[in-house]
Amino acid sequence: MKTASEKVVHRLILYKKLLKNFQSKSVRNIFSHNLAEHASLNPAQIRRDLMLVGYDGSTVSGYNVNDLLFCIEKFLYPNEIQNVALIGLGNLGKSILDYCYGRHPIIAINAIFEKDPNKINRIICGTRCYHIDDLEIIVKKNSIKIAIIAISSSVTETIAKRLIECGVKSIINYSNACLSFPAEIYVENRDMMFAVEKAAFFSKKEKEI
Amino acid sequence: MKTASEKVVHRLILYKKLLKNFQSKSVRNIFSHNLAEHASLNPAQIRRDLMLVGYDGSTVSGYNVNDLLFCIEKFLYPNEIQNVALIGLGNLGKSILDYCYGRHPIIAINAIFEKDPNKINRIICGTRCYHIDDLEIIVKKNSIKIAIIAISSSVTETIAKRLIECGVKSIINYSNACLSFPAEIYVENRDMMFAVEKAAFFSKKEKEI
DNA sequence: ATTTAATTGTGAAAAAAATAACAACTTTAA
DNA sequence: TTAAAGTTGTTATTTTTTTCACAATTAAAT
Ligand SMILES: NC(=O)c1ccc[n+]([C@@H]2O[C@H](COP(=O)([O-])OP(=O)(O)OC[C@H]3O[C@@H](n4cnc5c(N)ncnc54)[C@H](O)[C@@H]3O)[C@@H](O)[C@H]2O)c1
Ligand SMILES: NC(=O)c1ccc[n+]([C@@H]2O[C@H](COP(=O)([O-])OP(=O)(O)OC[C@H]3O[C@@H](n4cnc5c(N)ncnc54)[C@H](O)[C@@H]3O)[C@@H](O)[C@H]2O)c1
Repeated sequence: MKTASEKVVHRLILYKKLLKNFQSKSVRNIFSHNLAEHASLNPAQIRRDLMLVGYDGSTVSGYNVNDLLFCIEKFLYPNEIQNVALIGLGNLGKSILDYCYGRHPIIAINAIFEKDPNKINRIICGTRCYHIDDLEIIVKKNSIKIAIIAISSSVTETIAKRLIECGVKSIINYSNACLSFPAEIYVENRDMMFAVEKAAFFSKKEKEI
Repeated sequence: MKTASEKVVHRLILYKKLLKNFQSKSVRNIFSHNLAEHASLNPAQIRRDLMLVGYDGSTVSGYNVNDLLFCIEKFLYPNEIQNVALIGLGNLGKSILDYCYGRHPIIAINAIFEKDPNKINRIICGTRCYHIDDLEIIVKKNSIKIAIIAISSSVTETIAKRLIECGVKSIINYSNACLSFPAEIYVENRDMMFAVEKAAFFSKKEKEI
């Protein structure tokens, strides 16, 4: 399996999403410049990225949407089902759960952890809510390697360490805490203020004349 | 004003956040390698980034936390208050509103737009909820340049176009739609499935021996 | 006084990412 | 037949980003 940078993986996921859209519109074939337009990218970049996934287009009809999708998915997806843990079922946790539900064929939230007794043992979006004390047991039992953190920042680091301790390899952190772990752990801190501040910075850009 | 890439701006925002943490712990001075450790970055990268903001550290005591913060903020922040529009006050919209409330000295959500009559004219987190039909009027009146979209994907593109039409320069899109606009518009598509899929891809990485 | 130790700012080098360029290919048109 | 048009895969080039490396600086230790 060839390796790929985070940027390339991000774009492949984007191509997959765009291709699914085309597929649902019954588009059969597509050229790199079509994808490029929708992705705001250079066509050469797309062709280069697609070299990784081992599917050859035709110089006449470009890429077959179904076949290309299949190859991208084969490249991206793990072999087995990927279980994901969600920590915290507040407002944000609920909308994450809701959003993820049924969106992916093999990656799915499979366990929720809470400290609020009112939420524990309930089943939401087909997913059981466990007590946070049972974290280690459930994570190990389900071979969970991915966790989404949506609890208050004060407890985030402690929980993150516990997660990694019991085998989690990737963390998506929505709290205000800045998580930082050795490189073999994949961490994405998704503090939305970063997006807002970047948006503010780049909205200052005056149109060049 | 020197220009900066999105990556550099992202890191500067991160430094700012880390410095605020240090400040709140009454740390007076800090070295590039301290920041580097917390940011999981190379110290040279940090020093290079800081060249942009025009603050010189001392070879003995490193950077004065307060002074450096001041310079980063001066570099990042616009001169005037930045008003932000939030489109959609569902589950996600509410948690975004809640999260952003009071978090930034000069960037703040200032108008909410909805189509649900039950929500219109209510005031949440100090912010008025308007009817989506009033979008153009309110956005222009408040010189809103930044919008956060948290409505269903089917209407996202239409609303995004309306926003840009009335002067919005940056859009943060949480819906499933993939927005794509000319380069002078800053767009961040924050589909969380990208994060989950990336997390899944990189959690496969076996520890190298 | 001198040396040692530690850090900064920055030019130079290296690495990574994006883009350009083009041979090879296939179809259609002339 | 041959030429033209349009695309791909991939190499080469350019651009951007990151890292290295070191003179300059300062304070403390000797
Ligand atoms: N990045 C973003 O875009 C964004 C947006 C909104 C909120 N947030 C952050 O996400 C987090 C959750 O936000 P929210 O609006 O859902 O808050 P919330 O208060 O509605 O929900 C937090 C939930 O976490 C649970 N919890 C708290 N401590 C726990 C623990 N130790 N173990 C297990 N469960 C625990 C609580 O019982 C509660 O249900 C907060 O840190 C918030 O600041 C981030
Ligand atoms: N990126 C993410 O991480 C993430 C997470 C959760 C949800 N989402 C997406 O964000 C969007 C909102 O999610 P939610 O859970 O808040 O959904 P929701 O149904 O709770 O809220 C949607 C809100 O938008 C309003 N709305 C709908 N059409 C509108 C229009 N034309 N003008 C103004 N308001 C309108 C509705 O009245 C409702 O209040 C959805 O597209 C969802 O898929 C994204």
